Amino acid sequence: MSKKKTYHHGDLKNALIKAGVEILAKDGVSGLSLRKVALKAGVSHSAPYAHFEDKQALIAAISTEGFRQLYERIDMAAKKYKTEPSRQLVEAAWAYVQFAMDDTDRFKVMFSAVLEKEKEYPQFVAESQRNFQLVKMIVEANQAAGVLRSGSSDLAALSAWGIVHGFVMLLLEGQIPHFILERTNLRELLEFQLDQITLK
Amino acid sequence: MSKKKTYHHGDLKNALIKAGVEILAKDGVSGLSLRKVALKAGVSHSAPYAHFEDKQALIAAISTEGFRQLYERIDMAAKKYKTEPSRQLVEAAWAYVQFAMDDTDRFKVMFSAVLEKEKEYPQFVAESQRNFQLVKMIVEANQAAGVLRSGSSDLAALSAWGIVHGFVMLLLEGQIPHFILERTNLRELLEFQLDQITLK
DNA sequence: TCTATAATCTTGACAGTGTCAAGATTCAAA
DNA sequence: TTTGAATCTTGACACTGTCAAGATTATAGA
Repeated sequence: MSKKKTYHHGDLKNALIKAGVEILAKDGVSGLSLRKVALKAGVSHSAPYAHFEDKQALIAAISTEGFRQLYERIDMAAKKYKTEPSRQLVEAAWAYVQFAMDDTDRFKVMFSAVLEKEKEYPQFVAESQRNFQLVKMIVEANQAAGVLRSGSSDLAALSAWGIVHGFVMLLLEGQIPHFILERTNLRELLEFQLDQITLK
Repeated sequence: MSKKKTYHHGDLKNALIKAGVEILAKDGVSGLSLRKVALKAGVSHSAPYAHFEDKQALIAAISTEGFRQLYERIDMAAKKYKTEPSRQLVEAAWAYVQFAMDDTDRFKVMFSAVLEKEKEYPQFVAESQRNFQLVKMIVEANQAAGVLRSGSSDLAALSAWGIVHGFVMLLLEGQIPHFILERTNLRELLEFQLDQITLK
């Protein structure tokens, strides 16, 4: 891990992604600039263009990395409770919520901005599909256990993801009425959400 | 409606909001600049500062106006089907989806960016609370009709909003797998989502 | 009506931004 | 060892949000 000051950085691409993640956490979405990222990586302001076509491409890479970590978190929770589908569902969702709370700005970036150019970033698409597959597996286990309604697991997975994602989004954007948050803690709120789609 | 070219604009504040909405629709979120808005309103680049503290304040105003229109749309649908709670729920949700599809960028702005400074824009808060109350009323009608689970209507309203909002967000961000979209149309997808929380 | 104060708008400037072109430096293959 | 490709720097450009100073107009008090 010795950083010699050579002309060629050696692993600039990853260093830029890492610097971007850090700046995102410290200065938020609006504070994320290519120049700051370059500076933090110890490189001149237009060095990033050797590795990323434009700012969007860097953001896509940061998002892709975010999906990779999100997958890890959900997968860990899912594996821990793989013998109890119902609990598994709640814990996986809870991992999702916690990821969003821990890394709010990155979470926001992952679900915004890039989007329409989606197709231009195949890695991003692949990684988010991988997440969907994971959700689908958890949902299928719950369908088999009679916890969730049977039927198309694709659509059921979409529902489950949607209800959790919607909850998180409203939470992050401050759209959940304050009196609700004061009265009920997050974990309970999440469980209440999931109860709505759960066959008791 | 005759626009004399006086030094004082007369109604610049509203003109700026309107120009902002138009630019948002044409150039997207990243194309929305204060200077472009000012130019479109036929005024110098720093005239907006007489009416808005900064860019965030303009965005807050645009969002507030957006919530006002969203309310109108949902309310119209709700009134039309007020004798059939179940149908009312679907149509209100459908109005929500359509608003997001018709005015994607504004919808995104409404649910992003501003947020943490929420408290600094009381009109914005008031308008979004008004929307929540509307959702709550619809949900209560559905609870009374046995369409939705009984229990805290606040939390039930949050669930309903969350599931629809999550669906829309995933849709807008291109996070819904393509094969699903190709196979099932939007209206059906939405109804499937709502079926998940509906007592058949 | 006249006047002073406030509101509104313009002009000019500043630092920061994304991006590109030209050139310097280094790596890697022939 | 040479040469072309990859990487990085330097310098420039137009555009951005924001502020300060001044011009213009509205408004309220005498």
